[in-house]
Amino acid sequence: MARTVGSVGTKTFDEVRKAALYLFARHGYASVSMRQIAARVGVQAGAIYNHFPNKQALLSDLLTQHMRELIEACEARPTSKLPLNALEQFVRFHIRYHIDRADEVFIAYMELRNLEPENFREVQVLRQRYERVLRDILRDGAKAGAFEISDAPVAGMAIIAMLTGVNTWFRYGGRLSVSQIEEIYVKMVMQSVGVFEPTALLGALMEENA
Amino acid sequence: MARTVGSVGTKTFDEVRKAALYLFARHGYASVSMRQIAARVGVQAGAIYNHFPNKQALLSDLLTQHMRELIEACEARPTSKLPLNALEQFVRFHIRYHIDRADEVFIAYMELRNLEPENFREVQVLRQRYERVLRDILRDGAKAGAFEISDAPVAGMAIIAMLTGVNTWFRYGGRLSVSQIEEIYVKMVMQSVGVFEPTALLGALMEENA
DNA sequence: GTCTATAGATGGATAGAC
DNA sequence: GTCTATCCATCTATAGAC
Repeated sequence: MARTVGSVGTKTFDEVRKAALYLFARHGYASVSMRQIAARVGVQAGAIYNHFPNKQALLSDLLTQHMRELIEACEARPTSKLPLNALEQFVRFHIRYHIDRADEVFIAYMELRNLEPENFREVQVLRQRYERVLRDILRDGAKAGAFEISDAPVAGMAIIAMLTGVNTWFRYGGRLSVSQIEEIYVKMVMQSVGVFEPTALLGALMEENA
Repeated sequence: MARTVGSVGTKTFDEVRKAALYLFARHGYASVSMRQIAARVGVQAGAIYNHFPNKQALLSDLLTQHMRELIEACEARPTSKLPLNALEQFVRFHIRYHIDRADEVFIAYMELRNLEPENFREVQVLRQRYERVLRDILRDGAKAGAFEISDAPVAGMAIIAMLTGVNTWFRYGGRLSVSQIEEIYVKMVMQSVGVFEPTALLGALMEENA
């Protein structure tokens, strides 16, 4: 879908993608002009049309490519057969990836509205494929009695939203390192599905009897 | 800030807000023209300028007004002194409110980028005031030993993100009622901070010893 | 307070030279 | 493959009649 004309692996092609990613993430697709993107690359606006047929195709390429890479990386993550460990591995992967690819993740959520129907559907299919990975872990874990959850689909959406939220507040150089943040989220997610360390028990029981 | 000219409580003023809210939520601020808003109200574009000085003021009014009403409603919610109950009450309030005001919530997150610096700051201050309510509940609860959390600020952001996420997938007429969804989120949030029902314990211990 | 009409700017996209 | 030049649509915002 991406390389439309005779431009395969051109330097400009990649630079246009990168500039568009940067600008879309900061100002939004609709607020960014082709001239701005071109200026950031150092070419004239007309030159972009040698690599993308129009602005919409540029956005669509960014989003579908992002989803494909996310799924590919997800499938390459370490996985355990034990639901408890599989969930922890998923959480670590998701947090890391969503911190590493902040701009891609951001526009993949914010710019869905600006995709034309066909492009929208393509991204949605990929997104659902990704979300299904977590839902299956939850379903299998619940069936095996490893998790205490009321509803696997909702739990999946809730966990994804919780984790992806890191994208909105995390900045490098803040109070916490990426590793620390990862640990905090792992613990919260595990607890949210009913997996906890013994120490957690005491406080709750004390509260219960207060 | 809102009523700029001599228009206090005009019918058109409210209808313009309503139309803009609807259109911004569906297509995005930058993609919606003053003409479209006017057409939805049934007036000409120029008429909008009798109520708002420009498009930016219209967006800003929608977002700050939403944040003010959110905070007002939040302060009017039932509250317990017991951290465990206070958290549950906050969760119920947040879920209900974010389902009831789906469009307002949506643009309050999506259109922040399109606010000019001063308007952006105003909304951010209000948002932080709201988020602080949850953070204080978590901090107090952790201090009292009611919650098992590693970091109150991150836990707060994680919970807010988890709950607000309902906005992206919930549709009336779906598989679950609002009440059912509320219960699922209450349970997940309580568990995420280490508060759980006894039954949850067994599964985890079994998994631990598997 | 709303209308019509329009100024003035900027947008996406194309044509044709090099 | 990039440039310059430009078409044409559309946008925000204003002016002045009613």
